Amino acid sequence: MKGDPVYYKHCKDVLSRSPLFAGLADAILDDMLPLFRRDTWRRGVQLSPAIFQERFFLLIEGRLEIMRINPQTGRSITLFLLGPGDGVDVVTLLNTCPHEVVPVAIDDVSLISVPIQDARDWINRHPEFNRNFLPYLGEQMRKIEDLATDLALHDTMARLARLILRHVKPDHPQSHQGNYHLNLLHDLHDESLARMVGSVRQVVNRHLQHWRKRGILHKQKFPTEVAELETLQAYAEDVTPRVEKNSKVS
Amino acid sequence: MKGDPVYYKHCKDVLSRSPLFAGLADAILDDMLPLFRRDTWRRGVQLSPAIFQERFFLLIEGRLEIMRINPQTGRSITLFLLGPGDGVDVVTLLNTCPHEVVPVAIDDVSLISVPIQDARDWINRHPEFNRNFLPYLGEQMRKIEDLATDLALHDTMARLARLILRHVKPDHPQSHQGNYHLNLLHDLHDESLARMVGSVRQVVNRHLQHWRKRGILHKQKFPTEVAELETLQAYAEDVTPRVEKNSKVS
DNA sequence: TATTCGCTGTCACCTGCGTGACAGCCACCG
DNA sequence: CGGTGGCTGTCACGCAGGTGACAGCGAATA
Repeated sequence: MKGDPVYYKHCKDVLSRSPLFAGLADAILDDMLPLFRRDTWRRGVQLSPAIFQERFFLLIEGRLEIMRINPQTGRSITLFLLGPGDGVDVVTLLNTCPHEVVPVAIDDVSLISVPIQDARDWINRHPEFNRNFLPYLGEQMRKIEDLATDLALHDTMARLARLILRHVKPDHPQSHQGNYHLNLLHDLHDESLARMVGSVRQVVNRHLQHWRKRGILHKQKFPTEVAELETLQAYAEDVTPRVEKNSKVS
Repeated sequence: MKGDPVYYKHCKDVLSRSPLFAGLADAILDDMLPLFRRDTWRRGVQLSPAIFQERFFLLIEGRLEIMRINPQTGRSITLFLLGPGDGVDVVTLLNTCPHEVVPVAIDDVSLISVPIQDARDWINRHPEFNRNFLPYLGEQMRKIEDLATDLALHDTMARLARLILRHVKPDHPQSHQGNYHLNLLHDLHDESLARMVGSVRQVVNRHLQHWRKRGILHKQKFPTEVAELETLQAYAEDVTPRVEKNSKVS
């Protein structure tokens, strides 16, 4: 960490634009970063929940899935999809009970970490940090509430539509060719998407196919893009769009 | 509030034993309570989500369900079951976006409330409060994580078993007659239980009946009690207990 | 005492979706 | 180059569980 000024600079860049640290005095990051060490996980690795009892991580590059598994059935669900600037498993900062949650690296990821107690102490020493921390916690909280709600109240198709809609880039709505681009989702394989909506690969694939057939989604080269935002919104509300029958005939 | 010293005393009693305020200096409550006014909601009332944009509530007596509804289908899910001493919809304290969540009074409830901005200001003025607030947030967060996980990974029977197990009184395991008592759940009707596990009345009733037939649950007079804790634990893990066939024959 | 109301206990029906299985495709590697 | 491994695209099957419906019951109301 200290030995690599380029990476240090990079971390500061990422973090100062992240919701956890944006707008905080530069000095705060300089006070904090030296406590951390650098970590790297290869794409696909799946670590033990125990790790979060020992260290707290900040994600710098790549994406991370925070997952739960039912050992009896082997099924799993993704609670959070994290990107650069996110804190990993912030819940463990709040109280000390163990947390049965496994991190899975979607890409090669790079992170920085501290012993968890050091992180807690640092937060206590820096009450200004709460100005960012509390809203961030609220954000996370709403995300799982939404997940739980979706699982209970919507069928798989609506859940998938809602997942996609939540990830449409809010800022640059029109990317190239008038299509909507998907932030963290665009290149995930069906299996990962399935874990995020609490279903299975085959079902997710069926729905994607359904939408691609009628031009609601495009799959050009790698990324999937959204062509008809409003139609997808209808699916998200459990209403099969009225166009349905027509295009089915054609 | 100020006009009723008995109720004031009662509030202090309840709150000083609640996770949000336990262990804090007495002066803190005396500094805070005068800001609040008293509210009462009759059993069964269902208020609008908008209310949480205006005031923050602390629950003093009775139980409250925090619910979400799918307007298309009419189905609903309970995100939180709150009791005396709980904060109502703490998420709205953390950031300012609206929160689509409706409170339903299970009993006649009494609460106290302040304008939401006053609550936020108060928290900023009292950093000591974070010693209780942050762990409480963590607790709430884990609860919805568990809900989401259960919905995605377990069938209705296991979900119901897990719901019950989470509410078995942890302290006095053996209440009268060697049965385990259920804290907030004991007298809820099937409909409410169904909302808590994301299913419907009929299904919940079928499972309860199933367990009562083989003596795993007792329904004496009003409350339901748990007779065989371990058997229920097996159901919670998606394993049908081996005793099953035997008792089915008898 | 009759009437209504809210809740329980059950059933028969139907469907969403999870399961297993397999063929096709592309990329990477020896 | 051929083989292997990871991912997609599809299908047929089976069942958990959601839906609607109705009878019974105890408590409250009139």
